[in-house]
Amino acid sequence: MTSSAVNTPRGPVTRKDVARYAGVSTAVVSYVVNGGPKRVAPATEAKVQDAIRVLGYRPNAAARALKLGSSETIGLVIPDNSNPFFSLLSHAVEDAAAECGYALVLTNSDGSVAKERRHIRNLAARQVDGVVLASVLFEPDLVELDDADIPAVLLNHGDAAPGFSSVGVDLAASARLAVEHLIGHGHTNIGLAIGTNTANDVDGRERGWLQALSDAGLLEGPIVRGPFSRAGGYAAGQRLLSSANRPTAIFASSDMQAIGILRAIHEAGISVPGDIALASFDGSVEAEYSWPALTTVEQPVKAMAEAAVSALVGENRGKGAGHRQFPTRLLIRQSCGCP
Amino acid sequence: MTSSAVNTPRGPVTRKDVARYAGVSTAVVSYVVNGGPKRVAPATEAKVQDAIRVLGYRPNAAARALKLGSSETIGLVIPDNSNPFFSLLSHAVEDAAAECGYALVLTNSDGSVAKERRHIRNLAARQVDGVVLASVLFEPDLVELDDADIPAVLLNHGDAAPGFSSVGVDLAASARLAVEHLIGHGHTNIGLAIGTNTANDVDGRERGWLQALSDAGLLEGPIVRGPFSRAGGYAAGQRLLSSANRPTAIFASSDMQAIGILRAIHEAGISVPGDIALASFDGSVEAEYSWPALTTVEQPVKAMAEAAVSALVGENRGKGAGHRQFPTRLLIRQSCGCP
DNA sequence: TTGAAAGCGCTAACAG
DNA sequence: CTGTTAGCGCTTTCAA
Repeated sequence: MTSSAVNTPRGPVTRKDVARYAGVSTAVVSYVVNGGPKRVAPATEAKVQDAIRVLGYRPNAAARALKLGSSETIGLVIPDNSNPFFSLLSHAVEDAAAECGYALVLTNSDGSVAKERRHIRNLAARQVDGVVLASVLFEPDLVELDDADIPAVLLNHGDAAPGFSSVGVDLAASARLAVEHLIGHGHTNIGLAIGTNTANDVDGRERGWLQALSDAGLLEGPIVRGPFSRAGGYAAGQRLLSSANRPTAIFASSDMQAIGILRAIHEAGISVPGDIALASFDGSVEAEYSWPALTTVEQPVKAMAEAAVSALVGENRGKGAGHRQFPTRLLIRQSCGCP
Repeated sequence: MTSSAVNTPRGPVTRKDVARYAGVSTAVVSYVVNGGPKRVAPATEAKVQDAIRVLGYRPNAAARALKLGSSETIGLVIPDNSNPFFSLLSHAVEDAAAECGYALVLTNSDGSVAKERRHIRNLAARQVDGVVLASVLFEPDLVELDDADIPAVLLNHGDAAPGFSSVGVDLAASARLAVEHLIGHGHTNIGLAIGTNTANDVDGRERGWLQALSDAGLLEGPIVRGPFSRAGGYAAGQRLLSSANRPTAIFASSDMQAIGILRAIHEAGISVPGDIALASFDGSVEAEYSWPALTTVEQPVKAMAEAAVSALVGENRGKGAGHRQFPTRLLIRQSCGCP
């Protein structure tokens, strides 16, 4: 019967148990576990490591959090994790957080301002060390976080907002990328399917579409507004198809909408890109597997997620309430008319 | 200048501050905040509520967790949150957890056993009150959780496993539903695109496919194995199309694979369901917007998520290590040949 | 109905 | 190099 036959105290093994087993003080156990702040003699360290292994000790995170005032956790608030774009974002944020030893608390606001507020409040109470927020608002209310001294960063944000730290892409420039490509295919009547949001100013993608059109001396095409979803796109597609001057090309403000538009177009027996060309926004995998595959503006999700997390937990935690803008690129596939 | 002009002590407001402000003891504050365990005189309660509001007090979750031994948090480990099926699941689990006042810590194993283990270990250290696990294994290693006394439930699980608490659907019966429908359309050569998993026994969906075939006196169609992804389905589709006896119908073990198959079929200029019919599994929204829309077996994601969470946090927390099986239904759309 | 006080497990300053 | 110890903010028993 070896020493490992010690009757493992069912239930929590504490630092004290380890100390007793190793014949040292609890402080030493801390030093070993955390690699500091004091050095420990190799022999002692070995004994402690042994005790930890034998006893199956795992530090109590709650106690640690209480003591340090940090839970090594960050919160994420997104509109809807079942939307492919956001689920990709969540995954990326989780990866980035895990990379730094942080866990991710995920919450969905389902597009509701009230729910978003409730989640933020809840995260603040849970002493998360930071929150990544893909808000439904352009300037969300962050007081709860502010006076708990929890930094926040707005993810998927269109533009700099005073007093906020944010990361996103240049929506207007990105939209122009797509629309200009469509123009390059010879289209002169380019419609827009734009997502509705709670922000009060006009979406950058709408501005970009308009700019590309006017820069090319083109008339403003038909425009339809609706939810950022497949169903929203479907409805938008139907309306665009039956509009008086039916466009020969459409720019959709999200891949989801484009997917819906595609359905509407297929149902109408119209061909893409033959009769109507299509380009969209996000660069989600789903856009690669639609038929035809969607030409879309890719957002650098991974890079943005990493930037967001590092704004929260790096040495520059909470610093620089600026806006970090990431470059996008046009993923050219078939829906635009390219071979 | 009203009483709210008190200089809000920047930084954490503690229970003590509230007590002092309200002129009561800290215990009373607790009673008020938690609605017990003692009753408080209405007048006192009002004073305390007031102090809480004025001071902007929010209980420190870490301290509470330390004291109570519960973090009011549950952990979720899934293979990949960017897979639509799992992202829907995550959302549902988050909803169910939030419903009970629990927060959700999300982690992705990315199909790696090592990563799954690491996440489980980490969640255990964080004193989560339970973990929902969509494992890559049929019988994952849960010792870390066991000896931290943390209940776990296997989600999206195919079958009862001794000693585990699990919830899922009857994969074989569900697959039969789809395959029989295909047979009803007159198909006699029905292929299978099945996802590979780390479990060592054969996937229920494969058994169901086989059963349906043999029950109908049909020969076993071609079978292709690959990842549960769009890309995996695409490759599977290509192989199925070029197989010696090309099937006239295919059953795919997930919507993602079916989407990939659809691409392969389209690229080959073959028509669905005209030349090849298709049915799949999961019932994700994406399957509703493919072209043609996919006939698919719907999994009751919401119900399963709720069952999983309530097995963890209800009064029957950790009890009954049984398997709860949920009914599926066939969502009939166009890919199978129905009008 | 209210208050005092003992810890929950951990970290780190301080003392040896 | 190692040990002692004072709390972190909270809950809850026990006493008033």
